[in-house]
Amino acid sequence: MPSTDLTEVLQTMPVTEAVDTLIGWRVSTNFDGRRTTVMITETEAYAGTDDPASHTYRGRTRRNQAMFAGGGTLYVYRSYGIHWCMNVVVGPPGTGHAVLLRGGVPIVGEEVMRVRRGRADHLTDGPGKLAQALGVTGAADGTSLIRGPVRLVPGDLPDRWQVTATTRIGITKATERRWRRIAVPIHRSGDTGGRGRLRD
DNA sequence: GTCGCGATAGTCT
DNA sequence: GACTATCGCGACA
Repeated sequence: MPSTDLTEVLQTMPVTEAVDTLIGWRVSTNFDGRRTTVMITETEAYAGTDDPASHTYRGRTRRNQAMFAGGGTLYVYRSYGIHWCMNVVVGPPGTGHAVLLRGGVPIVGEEVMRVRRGRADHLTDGPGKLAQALGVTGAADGTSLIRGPVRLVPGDLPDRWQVTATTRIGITKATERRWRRIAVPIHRSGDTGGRGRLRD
């Protein structure tokens, strides 16, 4: 898919559809010549001024301006004063909709991720961990997901993975909306419990 | 495996 | 001054 079309797709797709579509896509970063890629396995939708749980519910602020920049933009914010979290902005400029990337599976650069995380396990199974493993910080807030250091690449889940819809996590408002998606490998008999790890 | 809890600082009221 | 789109660790099963 040409990149101009990708921007078009992200700017016209409803956020409630993007939360499904982005599952299985890849996020690839290149910082200081170190490339890392994950497959997205967990997402949450935040629907702008219609959504009390969204950072953009009360309109534009200094923090959330990237979320109003239009589909194809990366929105990065600091969570709990400690962690960075990444969002794919969706919809036309000014609408303030985005999909939070909550988790993924390492595809490329797993060793780099271990170094950045300072540990060998739980590399990308949470929004703060995912951003840290990919080397994403507030410096990348507002950059293009088509041309910037953090890029989005369409893709599909492998066979034998399935997606479930649940309520969102860690929020206190509009908790009834089932706007979270999580993909897990389907258990095969004889499988001793690998974490759904993939090869290149 | 699950549960509880403290750390920590930017953002908004 | 209060709240937070989280994480890691230790306790327990």
